[in-house]
Amino acid sequence: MPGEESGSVLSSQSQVDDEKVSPGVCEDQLPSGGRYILDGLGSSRYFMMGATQQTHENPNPCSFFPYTSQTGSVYSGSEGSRYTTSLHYGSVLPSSGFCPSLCAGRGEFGTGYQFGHSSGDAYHSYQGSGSGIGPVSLSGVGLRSQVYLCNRPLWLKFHRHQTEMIITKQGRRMFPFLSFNITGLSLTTHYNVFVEIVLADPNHWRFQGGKWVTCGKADNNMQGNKIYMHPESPNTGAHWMRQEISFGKLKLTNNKGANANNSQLPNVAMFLYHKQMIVLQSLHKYQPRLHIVEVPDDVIESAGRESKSQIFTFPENQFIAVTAYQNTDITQLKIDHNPFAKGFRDNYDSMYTLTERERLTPSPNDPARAQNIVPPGARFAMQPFLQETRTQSRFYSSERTMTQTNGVLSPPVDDAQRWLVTSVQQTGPSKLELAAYEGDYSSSLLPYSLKSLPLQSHSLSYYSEPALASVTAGCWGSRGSYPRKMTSGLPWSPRPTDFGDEPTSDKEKSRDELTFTQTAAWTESAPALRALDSMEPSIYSVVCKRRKLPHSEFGSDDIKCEDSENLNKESSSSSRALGYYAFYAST
DNA sequence: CTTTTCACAGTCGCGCGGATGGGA
DNA sequence: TCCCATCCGCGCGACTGTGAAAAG
Repeated sequence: MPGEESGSVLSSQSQVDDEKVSPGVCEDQLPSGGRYILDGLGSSRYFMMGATQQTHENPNPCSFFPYTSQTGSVYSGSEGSRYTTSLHYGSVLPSSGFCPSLCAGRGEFGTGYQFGHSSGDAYHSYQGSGSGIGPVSLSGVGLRSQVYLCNRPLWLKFHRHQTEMIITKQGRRMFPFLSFNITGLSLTTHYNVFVEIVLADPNHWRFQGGKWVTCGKADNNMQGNKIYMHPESPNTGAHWMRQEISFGKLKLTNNKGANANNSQLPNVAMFLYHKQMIVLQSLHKYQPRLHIVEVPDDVIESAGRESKSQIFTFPENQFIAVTAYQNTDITQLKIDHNPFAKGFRDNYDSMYTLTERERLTPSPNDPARAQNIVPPGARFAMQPFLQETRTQSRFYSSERTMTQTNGVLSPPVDDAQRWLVTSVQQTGPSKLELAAYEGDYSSSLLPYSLKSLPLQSHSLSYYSEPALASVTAGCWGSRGSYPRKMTSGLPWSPRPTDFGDEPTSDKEKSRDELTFTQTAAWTESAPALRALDSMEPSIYSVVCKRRKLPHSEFGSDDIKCEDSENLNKESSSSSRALGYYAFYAST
């Protein structure tokens, strides 16, 4: 894969780091050889990370808690014994509504938790994540709480190049943002859901020679808020499970005084403050974690009782905080996928001037037209360049065809894809060994099943473009970040699986196609369909990304240009997003 | 030299107000 | 004629990455 090659240097570095820092999968659950195994991205990635069933009663929570520093970094010690813990199932969070100690920062926060895998080496920290299948009793026997990272494929795209997140004084939103689906909660029990961002490793990082390298020790004395409470907290389990939970408005800042005013507020009010920002430090690697904390209905009665809490960690959510992007690959990914950066996308319309007739005919789903997008001997004399970049395509496979794009516009395909899902148990390591880096996108490699879900029609208005609709589904999800235009809930009842011609069974599919397919898991079908119908000609057009470079240098590597194939690949994939899929644990 | 800050241009969604059309 | 609902256009604010300047 060109993309893989282009990112190999960085990836290998990242791989090493991740191996050292944030192993995400139990070693005995995945075979060696899988590139991402060391990257902490094993097959468990579609899952909540490691639900342990332990429910330690901890007389001295602090003794369990690996965060001994005031800063509450995730890594715990000199031996690198553990960094992030995949899932920490605890039951010792003081229960009086939302734990007030949270307001005091991570150090105190942590005291309320215990970690199921607090002992052992770093890999054990993630052991629980390996299966991710184990039922977790959150508020009662038999309940299974599971968390799915909705936009995981997009996260993986960034993770491949080492995700960077801009931090600014006024606060910058994350992109991709965190978006989860939760299942297995008690319908009537109230929960607080919040995200905490903790140091992922004890290093200070710098971008040198085109890759991220460690550079001294992290400053773990950083003060500031590390928690973002979901604005809808607290709420019932039914509410949280109704649809995806997005943290699109979560902002990152390097301004330590960003929440100074908030600190004057009562604790609970502070966490409900919708403009809360998380204070991070530039050039440090962080790991977001999702917390689900049960809120007793009767605070007074339960004052002496313990709250139940869970922490979910997805290694692919790791990122390095920066004040300016270092890796141009990351920049390009952000531009490609973040709708707010649309202005930086150079598409066909801006690159070339087409006559109206050229623009309007043939129709967007006409293959002939699509083939005309990049005329031979393209203007700008870019043909050689296009060819070159096609082979170098970092993000997309070059194998996709226009017919796919067209095909998916046809209703029968839509219907078929709407029910994409397979329920294939992992048969053995050999299959995994065959899986390349993203091969585990294939559901056939997952130890759990995929099931379709009823279509959702809540807004994804930021993604009118079908490609974006697919790629970023879940990014600008329905909840939190942008107003929901549909209030009806998402029934989580599983639907019968009817598997059509699905990509998971097509070994010829590129990994990115699979990526998109998986992205589709949380895509809203209706908007995507509409978008396809009203697809602008430009969506089929060449996308050339110029990078700080005079025209005289056209053709150099400084210009990243992706042809219509790639773009339509996205469109095609987006069409696959017409289905609304869910992953669920096989039991 | 590296990192951070800031102004900038571009895109988008939202909200407001005016225009329009239908019904009482 | 009046009232109400809907549609449309415009302005504003939020948000983005860029690139130069400032800071360390």
